[in-house]
Amino acid sequence: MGRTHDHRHCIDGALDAAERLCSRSGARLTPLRRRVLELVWQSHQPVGAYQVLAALGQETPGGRPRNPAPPTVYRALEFLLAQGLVHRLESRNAYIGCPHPDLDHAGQFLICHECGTVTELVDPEIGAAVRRGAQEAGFRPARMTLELEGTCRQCADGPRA
Amino acid sequence: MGRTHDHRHCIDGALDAAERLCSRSGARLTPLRRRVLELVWQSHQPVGAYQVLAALGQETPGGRPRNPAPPTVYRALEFLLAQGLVHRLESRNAYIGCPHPDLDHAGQFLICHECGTVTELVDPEIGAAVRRGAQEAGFRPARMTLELEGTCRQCADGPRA
DNA sequence: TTTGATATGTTATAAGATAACATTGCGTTT
DNA sequence: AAACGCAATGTTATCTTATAACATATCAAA
Repeated sequence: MGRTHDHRHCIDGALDAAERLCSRSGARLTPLRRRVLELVWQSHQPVGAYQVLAALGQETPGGRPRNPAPPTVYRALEFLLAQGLVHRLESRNAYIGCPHPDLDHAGQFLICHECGTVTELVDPEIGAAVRRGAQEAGFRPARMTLELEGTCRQCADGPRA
Repeated sequence: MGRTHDHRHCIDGALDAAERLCSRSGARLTPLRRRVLELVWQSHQPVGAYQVLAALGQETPGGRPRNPAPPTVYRALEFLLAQGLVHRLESRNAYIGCPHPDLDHAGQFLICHECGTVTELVDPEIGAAVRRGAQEAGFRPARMTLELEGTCRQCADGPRA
């Protein structure tokens, strides 16, 4: 994202929001789940499940080494998805933190193929246009996946800086 | 799709269109590629690469059994994707025939979670709304993935008939 | 402090996809 | 016809992504 950007803010904000949301809803944001969320938030690039797995594998919480297997990560991600704290990018088989987990979620994603950064769009008009188009076809949508691949503003402006 | 629907028409039409398109463009629609296209068109449900693989594995063209490995299928699908003859459904890791390979392609898909049928939408207004939304974010889209999961008209109307 | 539910650990395997190299088939050049 | 070049397909191995099935641990409530 912007070249001056304290990413720690993003992470902390996301973790705080998650704590609030979960304590409100009664969902259990366990240390593992919280840690997975934090790992997903390490950047604004999407993160694969096995990347999270590898990162967890490096850690020794409370002294003892962790030795997680895939289901550990997938279950945590599943929980985070269910809470709306992360999204899954279908075109990448990867996950990304949701910057506004409180809002109603219909994921619209801008994926830059230069820098890999993913921005989440919340554009009601897109949602409206899609619903209208679906309705004309007699279709009742329940879930929407919109992923645009292209060039983000930074990469279009400052070439490679 | 509709309860009276001669699917052979769909298949034949798709194969004819493919022949025309390829002979016009010089692309080589080989027997294998043509057969894979035909297999993808067996239904209006999306088909996985390994389903195609298994179907090919049943066959004995010219007497000799075929014994295809995954790359055989993936390469054929890659070719068909490049020609715009099939689309890939990212949310399903599956493939579906394109009903209008001549038109410009921005895939918009309606996936029914009752019957599994996929309908391709070509709604310019959705495209326009998406482009406008992206542009407002300073994003220059190159490829769009739009997949809606929900209930199709048939499943909403005639329950399960 | 037993119980029941939820979370995590563990083992194994399924499902989807690609890398790298070998072979074949076919039209062109010599 | 022999040699060449190229595109397509075959073949082997491996990689990535994801889940099933069952064991153990943790925690909160009764």
